[in-house]
Amino acid sequence: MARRNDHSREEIQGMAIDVTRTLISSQGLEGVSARKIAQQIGYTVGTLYQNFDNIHELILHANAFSLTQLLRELEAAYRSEPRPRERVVRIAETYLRFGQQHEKQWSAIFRHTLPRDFQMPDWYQARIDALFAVIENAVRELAPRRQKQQIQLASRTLWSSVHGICMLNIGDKLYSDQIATPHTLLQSLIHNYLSAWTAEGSQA
Amino acid sequence: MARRNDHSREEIQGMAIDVTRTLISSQGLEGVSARKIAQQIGYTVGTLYQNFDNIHELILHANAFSLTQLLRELEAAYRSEPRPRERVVRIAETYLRFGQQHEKQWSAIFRHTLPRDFQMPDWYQARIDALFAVIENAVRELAPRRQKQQIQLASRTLWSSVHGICMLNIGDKLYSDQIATPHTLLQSLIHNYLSAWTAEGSQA
DNA sequence: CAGCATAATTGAACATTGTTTAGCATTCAA
DNA sequence: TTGAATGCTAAACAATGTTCAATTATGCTG
Repeated sequence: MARRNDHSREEIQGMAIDVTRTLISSQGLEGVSARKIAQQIGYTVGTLYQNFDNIHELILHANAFSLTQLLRELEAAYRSEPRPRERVVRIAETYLRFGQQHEKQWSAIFRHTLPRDFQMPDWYQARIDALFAVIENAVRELAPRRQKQQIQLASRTLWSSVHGICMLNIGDKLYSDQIATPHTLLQSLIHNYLSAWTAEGSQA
Repeated sequence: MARRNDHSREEIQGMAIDVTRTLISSQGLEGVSARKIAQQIGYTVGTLYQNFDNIHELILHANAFSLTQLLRELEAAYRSEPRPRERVVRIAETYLRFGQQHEKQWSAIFRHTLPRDFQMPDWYQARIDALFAVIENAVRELAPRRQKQQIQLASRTLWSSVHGICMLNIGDKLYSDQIATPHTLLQSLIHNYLSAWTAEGSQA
């Protein structure tokens, strides 16, 4: 029963990526396996390996999908709030919520590591850059007169920090008490950081 | 050649953990395998599995070693600087440097996930709590009159953020340009966050 | 329409993972 | 010396990623 031609190459690839996504969101990264994917799309591993070089490529595509999803939500948060400062807060909150709601997918993005020889494709790096750009825009409109470098610095500092809060929140319960919720940390971070940053900018 | 009795139970365990550590620091988490460890300590997998329930336990011990190492460096940084504010900076810089110098070991700590049934041992959680305590002490002496809750909040916010900077720096090169080094991000974070935080504390 | 080339698909194979366990070998106690 | 307890090995099992010769369906060509 070879050459069934039920599906085009693109269709098979799409189906495989879809299955990979649901595997990740239900069982996490460890739940992904070539045979499971193949079986679920109704083909064999051999066929899978004619559409993808290796399993990392498959995971990369699934993660890219999550990144796009995240990007859309961040952009929606951006548009929904005109006031510059609240905007930054909204974006950060959206980032945190995304991590909580799509825990498995989110941590798959950051826990998956490519083999040494395998280098990150451009289209994947582009997704990440797009995420950075949203924060950078929001920060820029918070202090339009500042230099590019300063805005880059502030936005990356902020995003790394928000990311860290999200990271330590998820998975391991580093915060055993109810006092310091990740949301409280977020507010503390943004309030304090931006207070000082904007104040210092109005002087110089 | 059974019952060689060349080594005690404890000795075998120690040797196995040592080998696991060097495997992690040379090839990363993926380089760890039961057979490799067994071979390097001169025993068989069977013996290994009589000393450890599973490979996760072995990795956990190796990671605990790294955490202890990190804790020692953070405490040394704490002691080396009497001025409260500079102290926090030193500790953060030490954390960042540790991540850079022991990249594989550092990311092994945060990339390793336990199976669902397996729960984190107390002695491991204790290591993590000890790390938190160092930062919390440093922050407390920065504003001794503040309430416990506020100090907890600030220290955890700070540490999560420092962790995030360290995280995004390592592994993936999210910062393609030379403008924003992780060290610059660190300084920006701490300077701005603590400026606002201490100012707000002196009023209330 | 027949036959051939091409492409798609399978299924088995290989090496390597974690983990278990029957059985052998050695030590210790009685 | 004999029996029991312990240390250890080697082989086995299932599941992983990956490859590839063989098979089979398709589409083109004469």
